[in-house]
Amino acid sequence: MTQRNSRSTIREVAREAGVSVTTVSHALSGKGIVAESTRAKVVETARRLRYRPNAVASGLRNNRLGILALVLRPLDTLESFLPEGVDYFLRFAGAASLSALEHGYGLMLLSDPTLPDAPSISLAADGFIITEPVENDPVIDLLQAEGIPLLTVGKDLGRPHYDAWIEPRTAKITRHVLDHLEENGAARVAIAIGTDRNSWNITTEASYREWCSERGQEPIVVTQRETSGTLGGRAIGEEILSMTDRPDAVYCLTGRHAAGMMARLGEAGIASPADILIVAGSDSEQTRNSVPPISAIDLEPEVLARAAIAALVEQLVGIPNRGSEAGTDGRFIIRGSSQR
Amino acid sequence: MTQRNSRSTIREVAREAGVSVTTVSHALSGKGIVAESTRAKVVETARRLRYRPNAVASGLRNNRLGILALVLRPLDTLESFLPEGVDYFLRFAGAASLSALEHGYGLMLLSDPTLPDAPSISLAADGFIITEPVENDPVIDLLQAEGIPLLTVGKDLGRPHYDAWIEPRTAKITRHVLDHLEENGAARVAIAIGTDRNSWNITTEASYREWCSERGQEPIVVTQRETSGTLGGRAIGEEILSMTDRPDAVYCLTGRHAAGMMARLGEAGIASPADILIVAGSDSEQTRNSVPPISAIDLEPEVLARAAIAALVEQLVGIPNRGSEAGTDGRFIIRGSSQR
DNA sequence: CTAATCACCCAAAACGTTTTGGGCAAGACT
DNA sequence: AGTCTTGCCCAAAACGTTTTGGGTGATTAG
Repeated sequence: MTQRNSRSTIREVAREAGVSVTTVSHALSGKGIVAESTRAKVVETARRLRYRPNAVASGLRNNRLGILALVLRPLDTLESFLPEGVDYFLRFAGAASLSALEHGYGLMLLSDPTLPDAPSISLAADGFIITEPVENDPVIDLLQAEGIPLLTVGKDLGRPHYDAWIEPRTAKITRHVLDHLEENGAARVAIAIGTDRNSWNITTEASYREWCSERGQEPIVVTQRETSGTLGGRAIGEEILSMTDRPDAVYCLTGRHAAGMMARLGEAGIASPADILIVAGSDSEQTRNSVPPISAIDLEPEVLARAAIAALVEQLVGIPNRGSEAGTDGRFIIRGSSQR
Repeated sequence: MTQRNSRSTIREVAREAGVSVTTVSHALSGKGIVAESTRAKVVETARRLRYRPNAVASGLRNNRLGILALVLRPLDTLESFLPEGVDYFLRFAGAASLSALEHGYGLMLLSDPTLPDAPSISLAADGFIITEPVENDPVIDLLQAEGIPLLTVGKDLGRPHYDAWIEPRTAKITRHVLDHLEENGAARVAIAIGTDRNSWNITTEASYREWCSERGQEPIVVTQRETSGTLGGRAIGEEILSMTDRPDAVYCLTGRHAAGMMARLGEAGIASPADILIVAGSDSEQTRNSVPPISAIDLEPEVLARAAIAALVEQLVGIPNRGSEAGTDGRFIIRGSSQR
């Protein structure tokens, strides 16, 4: 057994400094009233003994461990952290970690804590970030039942009155993309969205329909499971090929779908950008590597992650969150697939 | 203040079931001897009260929190989790998280815990994974002083007798690459390595020199800071251009360097693969996206991460680690830059 | 001169577990 | 008959903090 030798305790510091543990605690935390001379003495002996308060003990006492948890919901439906096509989430996780550290918290990556074999430490986190919850997400039910603060990235549409969320300005982004396609000569714009009932899919569709009705265009909506990857993208291409009145532009939410679709259409002689304009709703390796490279929205997960952590930390110190759209409209990266 | 209402405690379960807390503890953990009838009764009331043991309290008592920490050392020298060029680390982190969860642990991403403002929770982890430690890494000193188990990915070369490490078969990989270059017609092979004194750089250089001496080739070693990115790669190109007896192949450890170098050489009229063969030691977006795409080693961080977590968990249950090369030789992805 | 305030300090309780060191019957051996 | 196991159970201690609720003695106010 690895012996964890001799981490010194507050009691030892107290004995060594000739004061009570109360005084040590006060001296180090700056809470009670303690004479400057004794405070100095305590600080000095603490330093000498290399004393560091035991975070678990103080966590137990304070009911505050100093850990935030991050649950990337869409990954719970994938079979694993795929190396490709998930760079959005990995960037999010990295940025969230750093941001948490800056706020004095550690960040724990978790998968679905409702699973029976979830480590019991899961529920010991001080607060949770849940990205892209599904509608009426059971993870949220669990956390609420346990009284654990949480913040979602992307609204849970089944909880219209729940206010602890943050999300990009999806409606604005959608219009931005659609306008761009129109400006580049598109007359019939279709969208391809995922099947998860999350805010991104649903808000995008709603904005799209609104945009269409303003122009009297008949909406064309194709859906495809987000997990289906480039193969699913090919299926979207298939569906578009079969349409009698084919669209001349597609806004495809996931990058892998966009790449697969473009490949399939290309095989059928429909080239981009000549015959069809394509924009992807999230940037990924596939959109960057396609020929031509596919225009995409970089959702700037770093910005979202920082905002999410900041909001959660605020909630933890007692400032209630009010649902808000984070300071990102995405960065629209215009590449070859949508310009002519 | 968010009120964390009414998580039920073991005491409540005991009262409700009409037994002592000892018995509840034993019944649920399966440790002591308890009559089957009372065990059933306890389990039932625990379920009814939705009792979940408080991980912090049991962590305090057991000196085992159920959290592992991951410190990606090379990122501590970067300014932040860069979105590009660090996909190796992000893949590592993702795979490590999942692997930890499978072993019943949470995984915390940390940066350098020796920093004065590191959250105190940092040292509460049950064990640490340190990737690519620098020589005589102070993080290792700290963890050893605190008696916290750790495992490094890549040896700390300043600690030749320290056995808790794991790493890919760098020597074998190096020879594999060099042989490949030779087979494709290279007569003078150079290497470009980073300046960090970590196992990857140093072992690669040693293997390279050995390989050279076997052939009587004079070694050509260019060094460049890892953090310098594609710009540093251009500097490598510059250096190669200035050589009187120019190499006709370069094995460049980092992907960004390789891409920058190829770009610079191309500008000077030295094309790959016609005039110079190039292989990168780690695959990244830049190697995949260059024209021509650059051959690279995929170090399979997922494999390494799983092995690292497994070894650390073994250490935690008392099986000492013996330094070992993990089951990966890397996956050599041969692209256009190294074939003719 | 007494009472009240103040600055400083501390013992003990509490956080929710796990483990130690028994106690008490009932049955099994001398 | 008494003594030993054995099966089952429990009270209390312990993990290392923070906070509560005083307790001093010295200074100030009445």
